[in-house]
Amino acid sequence: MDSQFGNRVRVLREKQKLYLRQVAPLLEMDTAQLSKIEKGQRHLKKEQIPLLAEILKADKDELITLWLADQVFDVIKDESMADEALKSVSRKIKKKK
Amino acid sequence: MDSQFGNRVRVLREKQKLYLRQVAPLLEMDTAQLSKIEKGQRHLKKEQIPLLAEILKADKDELITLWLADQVFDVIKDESMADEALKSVSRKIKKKK
DNA sequence: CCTATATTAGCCAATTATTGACAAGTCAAA
DNA sequence: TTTGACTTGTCAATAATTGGCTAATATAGG
Repeated sequence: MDSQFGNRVRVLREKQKLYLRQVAPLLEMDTAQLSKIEKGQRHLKKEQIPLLAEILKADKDELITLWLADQVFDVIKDESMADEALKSVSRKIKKKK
Repeated sequence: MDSQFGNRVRVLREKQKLYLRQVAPLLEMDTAQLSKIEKGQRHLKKEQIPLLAEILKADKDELITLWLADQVFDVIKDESMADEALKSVSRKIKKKK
């Protein structure tokens, strides 16, 4: 229960001296939800990342990367074949390019 | 709509000269479902992989790896930050070991 | 101690996604 | 043109996720 994305968002938000109460409505959610997102208990919708990046004056691609990493991690954590699987996917996407 | 796992299962099943009709009931599903799984249109439940490996006299870890790779691929396909995200996850799981 | 503000936890209904089951379809071989 | 293997489509049932609310906790200042 802890996410790279959420941790980063919290840091960025605090750097901007913004409260949950200020940011949440901009994302059309309540503070409880945003709190959970920062704590990794809920996922932000992918489509909302660009808006959040803008609000936090952060790099969109960085946030997308962390968001994806969390999703991937959810799949392979606790799996003994995790590393093999990641390698397999890396190979596959490299071929596509 | 095409999966490494499904493709491999089909190859293994044919190598064993088994029909969908023979394998499906062992997994408690109908042939239509298994067909879709082999074509990557549905996912097999993770818990069923060991049984399937046994049925097909295949290596369980190989099937798990392919199954995980498909799940991961679903997350990062079409994402420009895919490669970065995979690297980030690799780093993270390496630290845990 | 009291009050105010920020954050978090818990709950449950509503929404969304996935699955199971079946019927009808294609295709190839005989 | 019948049979067997596989595929496709549909849809209700089930499961997972989310939204929204309320109450709890934590911290700081009077």
